Amino acid sequence: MVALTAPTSPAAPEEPSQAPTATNYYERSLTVALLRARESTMRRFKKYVDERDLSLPQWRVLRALADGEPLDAGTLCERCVILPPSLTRILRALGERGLTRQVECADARRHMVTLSEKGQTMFDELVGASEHSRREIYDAFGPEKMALLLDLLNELREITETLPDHD
Amino acid sequence: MVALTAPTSPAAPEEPSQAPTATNYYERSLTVALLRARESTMRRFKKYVDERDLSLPQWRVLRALADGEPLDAGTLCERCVILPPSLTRILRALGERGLTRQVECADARRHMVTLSEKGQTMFDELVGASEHSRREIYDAFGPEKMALLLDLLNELREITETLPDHD
DNA sequence: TATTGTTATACTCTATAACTATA
DNA sequence: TATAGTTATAGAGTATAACAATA
Repeated sequence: MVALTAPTSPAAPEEPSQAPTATNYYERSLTVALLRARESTMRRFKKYVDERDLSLPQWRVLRALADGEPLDAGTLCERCVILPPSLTRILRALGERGLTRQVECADARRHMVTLSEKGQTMFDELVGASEHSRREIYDAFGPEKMALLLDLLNELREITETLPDHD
Repeated sequence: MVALTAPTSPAAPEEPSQAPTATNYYERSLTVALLRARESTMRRFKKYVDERDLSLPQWRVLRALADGEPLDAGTLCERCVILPPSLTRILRALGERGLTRQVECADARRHMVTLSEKGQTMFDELVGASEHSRREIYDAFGPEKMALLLDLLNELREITETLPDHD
């Protein structure tokens, strides 16, 4: 995390505006800003997930599968930011609840899963139940800014993933 | 998390562009985008924290204190997105390592802490060591976009925090 | 032999409630 | 009586390594 702000020494001249001062240095940390923005928005949705006895990682898995096509464990790990051992447990729990079901795959090593009808229903219900909260944030922040923010976030991720591996 | 995309039904007409399709729906979830952007950037910094045997929450605490002024536990909890019981453990661990020290406070209930000289040194060293990685992301993404993203993230958080409490 | 997941294990954080000390 | 933290405790995720099955 962390060092995504200017160094402690005065900001280099070519780094425009927003130069951190003693009192807002912390606010200019990218990873902290990402964490706090996520916390403040997610807090308003967590109750809908809690009501259905889902953990947030479990919900991300349902959400990723709700796009339609079956996915394998590796893809789910990457998209949902979940480590393989955690995903194994999560897929077992979701499967036992009948929310997901396994799909055969030509490559028998792959664990392919898809949403069951029950899982799709739970997904739709949760999205519907939380729509008011989503809308509230969306309207307060502004649709254009929201679209811009999403684009910037996805672009940042894509760019960062293509950078050469850390030493 | 979660429902920060359009509902499953077709996007309302007043929600411009970026309407989620079957294949990118997941990508348009704000909380997921925040998580993934954080993961991809933090991954490049985690080694610097690991090398110093700090957890990410511990590092956030040092970072928050590096702004200079002593902070109480409640403020640290909020700024670092850490629950009180976790912070208690973290402050104990940092204190035992001599990275932070307690500061007296008029209100004896408050647990006020500040960075020790050793803590400040570790902070400076970590920021210096990771500067190359920070710069790499900063340059690849672009200084203007980075500043814009930070502003949007902080604004989103502030707006969300001022919304009426969830039902 | 390389790849995909699972199992094992230790540690940390999350989350809630109950408790202590101070105001 | 309200507030600020700590302690207690259960549960889930993080992370690494070792293992199994398949390609």
